[in-house]
Amino acid sequence: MNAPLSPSPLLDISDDELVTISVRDLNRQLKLRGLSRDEIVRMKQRRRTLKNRGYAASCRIKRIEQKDELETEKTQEWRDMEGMQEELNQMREEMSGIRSRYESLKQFAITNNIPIPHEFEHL
Amino acid sequence: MNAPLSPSPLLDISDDELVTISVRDLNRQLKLRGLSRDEIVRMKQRRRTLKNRGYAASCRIKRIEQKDELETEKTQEWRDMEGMQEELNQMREEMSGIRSRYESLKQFAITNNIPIPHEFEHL
DNA sequence: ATGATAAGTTAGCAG
DNA sequence: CTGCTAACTTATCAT
Repeated sequence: MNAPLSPSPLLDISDDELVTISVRDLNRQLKLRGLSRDEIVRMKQRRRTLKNRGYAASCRIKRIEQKDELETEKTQEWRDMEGMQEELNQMREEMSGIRSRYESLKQFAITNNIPIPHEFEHL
Repeated sequence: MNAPLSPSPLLDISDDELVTISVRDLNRQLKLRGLSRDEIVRMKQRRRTLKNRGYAASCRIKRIEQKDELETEKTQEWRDMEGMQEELNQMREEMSGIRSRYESLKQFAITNNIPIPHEFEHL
């Protein structure tokens, strides 16, 4: 007549084991050792709680990742904008350079009394 | 000899009142009616829990607002980038227009055998 | 049953 | 003590 090794068999299963074991195996074990209806319910509930703990953790992690993602995108967009701004400034300079050359060329014509077609006169 | 209106006086205070009342007033009330040490501790704890419930709510709201803020900023930056992109495209067109006019003007000179200073020759 | 998420509770840090 | 926040628990909803 073996006395049970623990007062309430299976109550000493670790959280990690309990949350990992399959439902099928858990039921097998519960039936195998004679647990009362009440003990079974409590064990199932413990398992559910442990599962929920994991879900909550995933949920938190997900939230943090999404926030990081947003911040990263924001930073990237900020960089992109800086690049564009620079490009715009460069182009503005280039533009004013070309304009002044064009004007100089026209001025050269005027100074030297060289008639040019009208379509070249404005800008 | 008035029997107390409730078995444990002050245990019927509403959550809203308890969380609103000042510590000073709460202590006054606790002392005024003769609550046991244990009842006082439990009442204080209930107050703390109610406060915490509020803090938790604020915390969640804050988190959501910050996320919304990030998303709004991202959207705004996206709009700004679109504007800049458009500006860049416009400028590119304008640039190519001016370049071609400049080239035409030079071509006109060449066609008509008008000598122009060298500095106008390359773009 | 499983997974996700909002709301509430608890633990612990900071002021 | 007050306020905040991470982790945990509980209640619900969807699959």
